Amino acid sequence: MVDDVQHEPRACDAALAHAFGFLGKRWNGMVLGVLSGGPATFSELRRAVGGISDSVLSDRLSELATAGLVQRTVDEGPPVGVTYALTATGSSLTPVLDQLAGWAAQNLPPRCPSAG
Amino acid sequence: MVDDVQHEPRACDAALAHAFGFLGKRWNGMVLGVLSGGPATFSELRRAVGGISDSVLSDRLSELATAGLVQRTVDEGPPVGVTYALTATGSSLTPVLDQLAGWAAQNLPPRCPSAG
DNA sequence: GGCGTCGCTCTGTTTTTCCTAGCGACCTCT
DNA sequence: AGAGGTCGCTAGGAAAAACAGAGCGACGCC
Repeated sequence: MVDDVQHEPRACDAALAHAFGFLGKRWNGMVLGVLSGGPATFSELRRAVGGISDSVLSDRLSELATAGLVQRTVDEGPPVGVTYALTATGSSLTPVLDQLAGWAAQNLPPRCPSAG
Repeated sequence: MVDDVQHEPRACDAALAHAFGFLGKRWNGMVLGVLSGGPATFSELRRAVGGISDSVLSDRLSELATAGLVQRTVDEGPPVGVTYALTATGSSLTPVLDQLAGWAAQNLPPRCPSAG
């Protein structure tokens, strides 16, 4: 029974599957990446990710908020505003995202690596 | 130019964006995760990721192969077969995926963390 | 011969993502 | 004040992606 570990033909990590439950959606990874650089407003987010539409960003933000990764805060200053920021859970994803960015930087270089 | 770094309001890492170019697609992350555990055939992959359909898996595999992350090998033994495996580039993503799985395991456990 | 598997493609339907336009409230410029 | 811009967000319909399911040619099993 010691080699019981080999019975499974091959199974996908449930955790990984769970993670890609939202990372597998078109923009989620990117908004988390932007947010990992600090809190941002709706429009800042929109510009930062570039190419996302209002409706989709709104959806993703709600989703991420529901998942407990980002927190929506209403700033009641004179000019009312809304700020999105990572929660503790979301922040703990930052290093992973960072590592992923590093990997992409040196392994998917079909794009000019020195251009700006 | 030293403080030029602050001019950008907030921009998404190009590398991160590039990475999510395919990680942001529904199953890509998962098939890479399975493949990171070793080579697999079409049907093994299908079972491992669970829930994906043939057509989509076929698409993703082609995509990943084109991106240079996985390699398709035709085994010309008596029973012809096709095997998919990670390339060097794909393998280098494994630790990231691993870390992501670890993060998911302890941060998105709305699911029983000690059940099996 | 009948049946199942393998890798993969094709058709038609559902889900996701996208574009465009609009809302109320605020700010700025004139 | 008036005109016009930004802010956060929603609504409606179109395009694209993902889906289920059947099918193909070649193979092995009994």
